[in-house]
Amino acid sequence: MNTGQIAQILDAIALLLEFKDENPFKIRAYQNAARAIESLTSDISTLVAEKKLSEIPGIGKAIEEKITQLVMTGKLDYYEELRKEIPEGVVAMCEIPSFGPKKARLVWKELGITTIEALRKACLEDKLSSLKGFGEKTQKKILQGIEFHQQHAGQYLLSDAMPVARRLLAHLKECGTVHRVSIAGSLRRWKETVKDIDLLASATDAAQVMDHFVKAEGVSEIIGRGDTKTSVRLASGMQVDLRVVTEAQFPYALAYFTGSKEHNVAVRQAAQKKGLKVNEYGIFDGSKLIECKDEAAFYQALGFPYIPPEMRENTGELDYNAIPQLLDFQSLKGVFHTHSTWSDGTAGIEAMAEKARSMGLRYMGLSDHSKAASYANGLDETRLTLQMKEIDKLNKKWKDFRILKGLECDILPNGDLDLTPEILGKLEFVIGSVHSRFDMSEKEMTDRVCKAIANEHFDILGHATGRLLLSREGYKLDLGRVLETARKHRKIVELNAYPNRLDLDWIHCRRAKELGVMLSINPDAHSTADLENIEYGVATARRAWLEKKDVLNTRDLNEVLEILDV
DNA sequence: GCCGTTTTCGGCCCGACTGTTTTCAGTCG
Repeated sequence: MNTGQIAQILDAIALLLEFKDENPFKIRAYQNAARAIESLTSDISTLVAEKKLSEIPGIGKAIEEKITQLVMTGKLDYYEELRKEIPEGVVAMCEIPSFGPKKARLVWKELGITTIEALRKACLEDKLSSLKGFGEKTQKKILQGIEFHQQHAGQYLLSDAMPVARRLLAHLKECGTVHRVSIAGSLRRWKETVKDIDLLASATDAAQVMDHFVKAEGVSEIIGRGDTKTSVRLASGMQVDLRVVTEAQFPYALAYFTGSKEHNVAVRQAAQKKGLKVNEYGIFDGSKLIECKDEAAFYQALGFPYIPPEMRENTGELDYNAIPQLLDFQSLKGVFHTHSTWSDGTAGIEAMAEKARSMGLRYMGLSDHSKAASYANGLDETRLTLQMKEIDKLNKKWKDFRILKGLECDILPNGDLDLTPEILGKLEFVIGSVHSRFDMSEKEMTDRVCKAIANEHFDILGHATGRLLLSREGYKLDLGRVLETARKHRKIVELNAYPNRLDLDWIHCRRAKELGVMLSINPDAHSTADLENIEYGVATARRAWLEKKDVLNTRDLNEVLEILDV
């Protein structure tokens, strides 16, 4: 059992305790413990063996015992007992936005509703209005929430699927008869959410590979098994499809199964014009196979340069004469948008900086929350001044690395920035973000954001739309006007790389590039591990066809300071 | 349930917002 799974169970316990109307601080203790486990860097089984868990802040004797049982046996009696008390479907109702455990318990106890579908029916039949605290608007909101939930059911975040896929890939490589293996499908294109994992392997003995595959850790059910394809479901509910082809077929199959469907259709049409036929088994001139040893040869045979998987969405990649030189992970020289324990981060400034430095980065822009974000322990002018002093002290430590002084400053509902111009003027950069009043009309919200962008102390627009993938729509915003305003004032827009944000999305990042608006790939890191989120930001940037020149933090420190007008 | 101690209990972040009801409960960040 890994730290992520343990954290998930601790969070699940917290939710179940909410159903039971437990002491809110006890609930928070479990949530805090989950966060503490999540951001662990040392090995959990070692900590358990050495009985050192309770030395971690947020974990005491009781939770230490529970984690120990989980690590030793893979099970937790306390959790199993709690789960028996509340039907699974009632717990699942909490996935509906604005519908929490209190409401779920009420409809269960009073109306006997135990599934989301039954809840939907009850709303349509106006059965909830009899309950205390439920009115017409609530029912309407629940229906909207259910619709949103169903649209996204069965989808997973890129960041949840990618580590699983990589683990399965490593497992497949251990099989002796496998030649080549690859992730395929939307996951290989780094789409922000995926509905399953597609894997492709080449081997002489397909049956042997599939036998090996279904024995992988986490496989809970074999959904289907044929000569070339096996589908399994993992304990997490995620579906994984493995296709096995011959070594000679691999390049064609990889192109075919990577998609997108639209890209494939366009490729086949282009081939047809050249008198060629393309399918997952080859490129054919009449009945003659055109041999390709890899995907680069595949595209070359059709008269195209190699097209990176992230670009294969049929948005012009086949018309492009010169495919852009996409940036990659190594292109980044530094990062902006990081948090520390000064606000709601889990690591100190120095630990964050050391981690960034160990990743080969040369600078890190620290930007804790401002005071309006009180829930996140945001900084006021006094604490920010103290923080700047600490940064000055820390910066003496390195010759090859620098922490930049910044702030993730709330954009207040009237478009003003949260702290005084005097203090903002002392910073090296300011990220402006919306964290409140998401319900404004599109015009109001756009006015608010554009006013902030025009502020002389404003540098970077943080998570422009506020969307949370699979859980919340962004607020209403005229992105066209926002990007135009950013262009006019020569301000930067963030590509927030936090995996449930990826905001701006790739489509609007590409639009920003076309408008000449510079982007910055920011991890929005609340822990040292979060710094690695830039991988997802880089992938999204590649989907948006971004090149090094389009991105602020591909530049050396000197150039960055010049752009930021420091 | 954790933590610190004025150490075996009491405090732990709390304001904004919504939809309800007319003073509050639930949800969210």
